[in-house]
Amino acid sequence: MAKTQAVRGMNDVLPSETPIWQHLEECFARVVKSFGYSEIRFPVLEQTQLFKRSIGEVTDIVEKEMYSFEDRNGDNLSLRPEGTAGCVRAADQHGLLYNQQQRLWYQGAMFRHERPQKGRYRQFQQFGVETYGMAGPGIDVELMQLSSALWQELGINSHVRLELNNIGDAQERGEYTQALRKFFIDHKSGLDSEALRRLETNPLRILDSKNPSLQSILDKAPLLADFVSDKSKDHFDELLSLLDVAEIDYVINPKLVRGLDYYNSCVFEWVTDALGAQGTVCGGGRYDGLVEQLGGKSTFAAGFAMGAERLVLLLEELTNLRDQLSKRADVFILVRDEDCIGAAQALAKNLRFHLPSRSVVIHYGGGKVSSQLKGAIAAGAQFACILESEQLKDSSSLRLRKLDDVGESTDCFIADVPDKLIKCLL
RNA sequence: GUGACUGUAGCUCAGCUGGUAGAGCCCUGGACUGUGACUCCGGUGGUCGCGGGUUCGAACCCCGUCAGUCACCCCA
Repeated sequence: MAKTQAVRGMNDVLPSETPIWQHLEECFARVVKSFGYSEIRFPVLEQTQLFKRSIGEVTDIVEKEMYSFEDRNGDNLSLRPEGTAGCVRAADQHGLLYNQQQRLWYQGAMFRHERPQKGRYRQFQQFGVETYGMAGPGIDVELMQLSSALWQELGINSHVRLELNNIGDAQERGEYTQALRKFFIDHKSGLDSEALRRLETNPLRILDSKNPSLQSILDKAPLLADFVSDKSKDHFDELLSLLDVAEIDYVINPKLVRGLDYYNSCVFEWVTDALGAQGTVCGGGRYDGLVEQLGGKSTFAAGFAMGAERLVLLLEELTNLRDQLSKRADVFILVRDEDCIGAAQALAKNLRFHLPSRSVVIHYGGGKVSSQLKGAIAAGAQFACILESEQLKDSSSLRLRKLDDVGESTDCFIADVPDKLIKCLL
């Protein structure tokens, strides 16, 4: 019988990769704490209706990417395809949004049934940040500063760039979409099949076309900027000047349109060229209408989410963190004779007590001392304690070997080992 | 969801026009001294992704299926 394998698009994170994940999680937690954000946790499963109402009925995500099913009660549930909807639901349900400001963060698995590719999986981890109750562009910029601080912390700031756009509110975008549709219908003869398809589904996307023969038409198309209200424009202009003060570089990308309906005003993405087609590492923006749309009180809101897998890929590609973090042991205890195991365990206990931040590993399973030494070096240990039955009985001592290029070794009373190692390792 | 390419030992890969499998690394034993990185010799390990078909005979050809990669699409 064939071995069972992981479900398509779900991937395992192996021990060689988990240190990078832990590093990423620690950095994120540190940055978010330094900005005064609080963690919120909410379920992986929600009513399907929640996602339909927030993300939008006709978006790709709800139309063809959700893991939806009926549970035993006949309720239609879905695995969350993103975090914002669940966060709003949880925060509003518990009164966190009533006449107050909130700065929240979360971390967790999201699910989308897409064709898997590197940097795009059906289960993927997101780190997200959501803020509520703040109207001005200051909070938008804070989100960008926060993400920027994380890139700094991770050492990838020179490999990502900030792109942003002002997409107006839902009504303005609706008017623009209508005008755009009308424009393209008038120029239907010049469109290719892909553009004709998008004319029905999402006319905004025609602007993205890479077909050079469409360029002359596209150049004449109406501009979103002309449909955006003055209020929205002022917000955006103010935001740009704050970004300048904050010394964060950005590119305005007029084609940047996010795939979720709830966004309005300023949206942004951090993108990289190092990951091929999956270049978006972080995306977000304002969604002032969503809380009310989901039955709450009208509340200003802005947030972003970043894809952990993509960040891990970036870190693996651009840094040598993997090697730096690969150490599994500081002290390795080798046993030449099986009857030394009790003494080895007693020594390990003592060392762990005296060196609580260090890792102490005992070799089990016998084998030559030379191959045990190899294992100790492979684990990154700096010291090996070699226990030998005879020496142990005769003098309560062991051989302490330094695992550097020189490899000098000395005899040492067991009772003195902690002191010696404390001197070297603390 | 569409298209292209790939799938052989734990890992990286050979395997010519079909004749039932190989290398390097890793692991392990020995030369070697009871204690590491070099050298040499030996050993473990594969129903060639899975299922059909063609053939006297399939890792190789055909069909299906699963998975991965890349692009489209979409997004984190």
